[in-house]
Amino acid sequence: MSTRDELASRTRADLLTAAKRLFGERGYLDTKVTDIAAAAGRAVGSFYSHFRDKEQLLTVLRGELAEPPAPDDSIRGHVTACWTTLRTHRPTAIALLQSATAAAPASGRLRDELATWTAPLRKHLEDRRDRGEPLPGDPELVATAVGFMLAGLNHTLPTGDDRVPDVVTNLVLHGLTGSEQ
Amino acid sequence: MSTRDELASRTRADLLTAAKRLFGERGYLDTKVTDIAAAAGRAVGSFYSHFRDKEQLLTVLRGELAEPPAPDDSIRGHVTACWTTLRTHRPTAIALLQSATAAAPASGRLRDELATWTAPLRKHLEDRRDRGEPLPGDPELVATAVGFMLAGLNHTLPTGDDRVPDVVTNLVLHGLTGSEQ
DNA sequence: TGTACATCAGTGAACGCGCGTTCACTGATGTAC
DNA sequence: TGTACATCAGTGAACGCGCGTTCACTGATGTAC
Repeated sequence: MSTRDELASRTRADLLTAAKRLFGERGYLDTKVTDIAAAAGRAVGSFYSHFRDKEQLLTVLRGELAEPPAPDDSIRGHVTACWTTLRTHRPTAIALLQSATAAAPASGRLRDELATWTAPLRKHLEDRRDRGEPLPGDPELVATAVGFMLAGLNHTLPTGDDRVPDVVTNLVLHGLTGSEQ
Repeated sequence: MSTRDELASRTRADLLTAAKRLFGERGYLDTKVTDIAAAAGRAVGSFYSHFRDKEQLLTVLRGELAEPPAPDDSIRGHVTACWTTLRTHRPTAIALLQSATAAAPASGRLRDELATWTAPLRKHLEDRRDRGEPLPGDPELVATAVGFMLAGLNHTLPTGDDRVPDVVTNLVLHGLTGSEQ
């Protein structure tokens, strides 16, 4: 790669890194394009030669979300995988949640975002249903509900607090009244 | 009440009604003060003689949230009560969720908002814990998780879809693998 | 290798739009006498 | 009851700020010969 290309991709990377840091600190909606450029130590113009706007940058970040690392095909596995993804990319996940939540309810953006994140769990639940095992309700609805728990807690809990996967898994596996494993 | 006072409180009520309609349609963040005044058929100035700004209007709306109507003290009761409140005041609940989600993660606003909504459930869970009954985790964490499910689904699902309380209650009571009642 | 020109990443002042907020004004309602 | 003045809800043009976006410019890197 030429020096010039290196410079460009370095700038791009710096902008993405700065954006993530700010999204994690102040949130997506309160972070201005100006802030991102400044935090990356670049001029505003630079931002626009790499991204169309803040929204497109977010799209790029979404693309960085690692596919859940093929867990064992169990509820605990899917919940943990989803949670790990959210935690690993916390700023991005927060930004996506904020952006989708801010959208008009009827637009379906929030629903779609959550459906994407919980797709593997939904498939797993569909399999269970197809095998005739009991479920509390429609797989998509249940998967989305679990997604909201995870996404909300990811936003709410500071990094370092990692009771979540167990709590959510136990809740989801056995309910409030069941055993704790 | 004098004619003048009637006029004022009529205007105030119209502004609140218009705000709720718009919050439900476009969401809180995309609704401008100008839009609210226009939708209520008033001039912008009118808005400011009744509310300090959009945020304070939201505070007023929060005050309108009926206290959950003293359900029977069971998990199903608390979940249903919370869901009913969210559904009855859907635009307000959506606005509060959007506003709190948009805040900086470290500010704790989202955590606090959800904690408020699920306070009765949390207390119920604490009682259970104190009686030595098994719980999947810390009552506050569990209550908040359930709150995220309800608040998220309230945003996502159009009015009229009311599978939620049963699905969530079954999920919460018996887990994914439990009976469906 | 050297020179002259082309390309292109990056710069940041400047522009313009959207929107929040103000405030001088209007006219209807309230009050004093 | 009538008149003269005070009060106050409502109005909307106007102001100003914040921010997104542009674009003429710089200087370093790439390329042609």
